[in-house]
Amino acid sequence: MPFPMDAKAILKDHIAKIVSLTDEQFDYVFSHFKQQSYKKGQAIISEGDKVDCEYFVLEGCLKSFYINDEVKMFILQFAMPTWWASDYNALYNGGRATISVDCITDSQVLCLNSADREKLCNEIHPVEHFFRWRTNKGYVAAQKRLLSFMNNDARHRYEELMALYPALYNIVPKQLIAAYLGVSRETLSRLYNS
Amino acid sequence: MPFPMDAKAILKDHIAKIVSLTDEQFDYVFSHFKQQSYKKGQAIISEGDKVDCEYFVLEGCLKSFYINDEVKMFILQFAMPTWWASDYNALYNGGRATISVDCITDSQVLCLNSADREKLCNEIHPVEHFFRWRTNKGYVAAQKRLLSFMNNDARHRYEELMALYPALYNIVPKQLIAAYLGVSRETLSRLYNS
DNA sequence: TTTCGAATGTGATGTAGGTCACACAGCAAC
DNA sequence: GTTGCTGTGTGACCTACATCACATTCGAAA
Repeated sequence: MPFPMDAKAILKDHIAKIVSLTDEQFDYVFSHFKQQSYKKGQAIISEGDKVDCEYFVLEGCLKSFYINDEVKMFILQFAMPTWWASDYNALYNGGRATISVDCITDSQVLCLNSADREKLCNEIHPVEHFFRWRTNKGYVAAQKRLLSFMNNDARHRYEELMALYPALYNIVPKQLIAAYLGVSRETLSRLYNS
Repeated sequence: MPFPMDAKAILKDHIAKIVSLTDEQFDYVFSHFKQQSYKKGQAIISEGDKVDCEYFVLEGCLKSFYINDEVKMFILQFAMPTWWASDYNALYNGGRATISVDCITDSQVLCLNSADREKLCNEIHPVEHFFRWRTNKGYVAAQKRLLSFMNNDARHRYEELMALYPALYNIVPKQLIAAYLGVSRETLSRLYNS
């Protein structure tokens, strides 16, 4: 399958869960997205890049991550189909990327330019509503994860993650799961062998 | 000073930094806010409450926090003037509060009902834009804090916090700063005595 | 002024998880 | 096949921080 069944239908479905657009409106919105394929391991946003798009995942799996001075990686998010990813700080504040995004598996995405997003939000009120909803969801999720970090130990966070996204276990190397949980791969390995 | 100089002017200013509203529009928006005073230590949202408002701080300082089974407190946010606070998860998903909000000092706030917020967002496009912007800012901040948790030790996070909000040091008991940093009060105490 | 409670400091000790080291997979390219 | 590279397990340590216990300071109430 060279392409996901139907990029347009997937996005339409996703948006329709939150707001109602007429077919004309949606066609117009969709015309601003650009479909792209990436190979496993390929970078979408690298540290230092100018960031001007956000990415809607159609197929595959992305990660957004930060690498510190000791070259240690921390994963902010795994992005599965119908999730969005970007360096939102750079995207909104116009700076260079500090967060990188790349492909864990071969992936299909739709890119939306930031200027276009703002234009669409401006022109079509429900689109702005959609993006407010989406960002709000991200915000609540980030707060939850923050609390989990303060509250729970590594084993607890591991079990939480597996309960929430059991699919990850098979798709994602454990190294990356460790980088998401904020523990060393050694510790993670010891966690589920006991 | 029984009341902040002018609640209306403060909110107007705050919103005007992001979007332009006509005076009529703003008056209409403002008419949905309810001003309230709280005493130091007073609860605004308690665990288990039905949550239907968010709070804009005019004066004073609030905290939003979570208390776990071992009765240990974790602080999500200190809300200073012109900041917003609530249990956004409960507010948007209609559940009961798991996050509490109370007053660190005597405070003046403006309350906005969630139904009213949605109504205003619907009726006045720029208002929706404002709230998207605000939520986005919160989202980016939460992600930054997450990274800081994964990346930095307690001392680093402490210095980060003090650099960002030096005012906190004088206003807020160190216990609470510890609860924000996610360390014990003892550890925090040892941090800055060395 | 005294008294009481809350907030803070400080020592002794325990532990989760980090780091380093090395071994052993599995898979891709040749 | 063999060479590598990337992922994973496992042991021996080490360190940051938690916890418990008790001392001290400070502010508000009496």
